[in-house]
Amino acid sequence: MDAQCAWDRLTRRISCLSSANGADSFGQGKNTVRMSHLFGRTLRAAPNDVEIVSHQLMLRAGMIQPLGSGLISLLPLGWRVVNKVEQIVREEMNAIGGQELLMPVVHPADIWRESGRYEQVGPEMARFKDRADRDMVLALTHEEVVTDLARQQISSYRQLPMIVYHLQTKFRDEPRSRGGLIRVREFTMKDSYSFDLDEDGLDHAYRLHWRAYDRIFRRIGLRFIIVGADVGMMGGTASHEFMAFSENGEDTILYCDQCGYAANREVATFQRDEPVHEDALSLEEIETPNTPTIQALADLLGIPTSKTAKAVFFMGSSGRFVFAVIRGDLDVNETALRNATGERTLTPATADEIKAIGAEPGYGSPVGVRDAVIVVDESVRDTPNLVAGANKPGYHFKNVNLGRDYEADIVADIATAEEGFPCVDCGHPLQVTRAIEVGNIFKLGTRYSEKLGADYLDAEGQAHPIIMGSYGIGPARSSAAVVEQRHDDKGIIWPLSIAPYHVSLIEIPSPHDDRSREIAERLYRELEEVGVEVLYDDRDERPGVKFNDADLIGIPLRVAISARNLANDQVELKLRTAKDAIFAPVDQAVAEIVRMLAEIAENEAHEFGLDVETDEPRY
RNA sequence: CGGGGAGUAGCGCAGCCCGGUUAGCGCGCAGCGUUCGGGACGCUGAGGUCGGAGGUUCAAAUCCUCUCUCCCCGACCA
Repeated sequence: MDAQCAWDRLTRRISCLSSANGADSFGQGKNTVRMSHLFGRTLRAAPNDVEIVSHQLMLRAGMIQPLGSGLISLLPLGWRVVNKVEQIVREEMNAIGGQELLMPVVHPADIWRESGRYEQVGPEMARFKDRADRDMVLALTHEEVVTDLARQQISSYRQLPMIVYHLQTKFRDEPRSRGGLIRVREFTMKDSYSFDLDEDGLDHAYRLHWRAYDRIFRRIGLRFIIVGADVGMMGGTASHEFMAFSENGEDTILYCDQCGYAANREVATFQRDEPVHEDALSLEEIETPNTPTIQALADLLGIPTSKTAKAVFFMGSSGRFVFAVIRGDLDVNETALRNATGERTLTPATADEIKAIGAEPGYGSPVGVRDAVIVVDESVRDTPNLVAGANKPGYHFKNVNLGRDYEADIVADIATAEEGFPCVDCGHPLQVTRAIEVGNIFKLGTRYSEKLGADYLDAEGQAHPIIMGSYGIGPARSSAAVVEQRHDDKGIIWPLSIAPYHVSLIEIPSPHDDRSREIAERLYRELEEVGVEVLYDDRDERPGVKFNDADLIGIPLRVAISARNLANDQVELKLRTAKDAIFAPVDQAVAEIVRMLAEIAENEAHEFGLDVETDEPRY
């Protein structure tokens, strides 16, 4: 073993013995594989009931295999993709000073009791007892454990700031998993945590993550948008989500292409109408048969829906009845309502519950109800003389006015933003799109450090809770999002950066002529030597089968060796994205392949915007 | 949890309504032969507790009851 080889082994680059260790008899090279021995077969058709494109294609390409609902095995091809995403994540996390570690998946319940989430979190957390009858849980996330680590490891302001991260399994018993890798119950997440002295430090760590995430998602070829988001069960003061555009996404995003405003629909706001100035008219009960809906009411009276008030009823998790009132042309945003009331969850009230507070389904208004938290949207505050229910079937009140006819417990912005509504920042009409959440960043503050007692001592010897942030990425989900965005009718179109292999080497067999096989074998070894990742289709299949599989799997560069081209001493090279192939002399094939790969990488860097500065975080 | 759909060979499906030979078809798989640049062809063959349990019946993939699982929509969800 020469010095270079020894150094390579030390730096874990390669095993210097690989060609002699018999791996090839299993079809596996250093960074290559023979399709004849590839674990995972391609399917001509996906199961009928699989509907999401990424799910179909990854199934057909032999990248994944389902085990149960929301439980999916990654086969070698799929795992290589996800692993590459994870490596990119590692690189970018290390680049912002993140230190990788690993925390357990199984946690003692006590640590979750300390944060208060053992009781707070519902059935999505898997709970069990160990043999000593101790309560245990499977990790939904790792704030508790990392905070426990911090209280042991961090004691002085001199140690801060710090960022740690890991790639670890999470289990969330989702009420409903769906869509292949997009929504599963068990998955690996990269989660990182920042520890800082103060808000400024947290802000810095937050911005670092913002930029790192921006780079990560660009590098894997995603088209995405960064949006303001709800802090949800995490608690904390700010949150953004990285959303990959996809019709199959589960989130709805509103954005402004004029000024760049973007937000998850849950928290999106818009420019509210100017208050209407009008003298309050006297309250009047009118008969309005068969008008349980706002539309029916407006039609009957010949008025716009914006002159009506809509009542929406919920039961809060605290047991309070939440009575939301909004102008008839708008809809209540449940997340906003939840945040306004401080309720953890809201569920639609039943007819009995509605009647119990003195209201009437279909004809409800806050006038005369009792034992309810009245939440009034700004639109209702700012619009006098609305038509609202009379709390008896078939009757409404005209000229209902806040403050005169009823009082509000809370006045807030609880309206849902819709496509076309004026942007809150610039007034331009908002656009709407569906998206997949591939990453999120949270400013946690002291939510966990206070509960668990993770303090540091400042220069004066005073103890302060550590200021924390929490940041997640789902590598497998991100891979599926890439497939959603990059495919055609033939299959997946991976970017080179995360393709399972760089090159699909196809040998086209000829009867009575072993030359194509010989050349292909030689090229295979030479490419392996220079470090090109090759998926070598050495199967005894017809050309069409091989071409179709290569397209389906989505390898960026296809190299075909056939008697036909060898007659001219040529091999055929074709980009997955190109319509036509080009040809190169056999003896220059390796050099040409390497050159083309470099060119693909360069084009991708340009296409993905890696050669331009990342936008400044704006929030 | 609510609504809908589906479990029959590795994959895709038919058969079930109207019970009755040895449960079929295509793809895939194994062997042989012919083919050989965009999912070839012939012959031979292997492969199935018809998701599970119970019931009705002389007889159940098929009818009844219960149950499990998966998929889709909704509720839910960092």
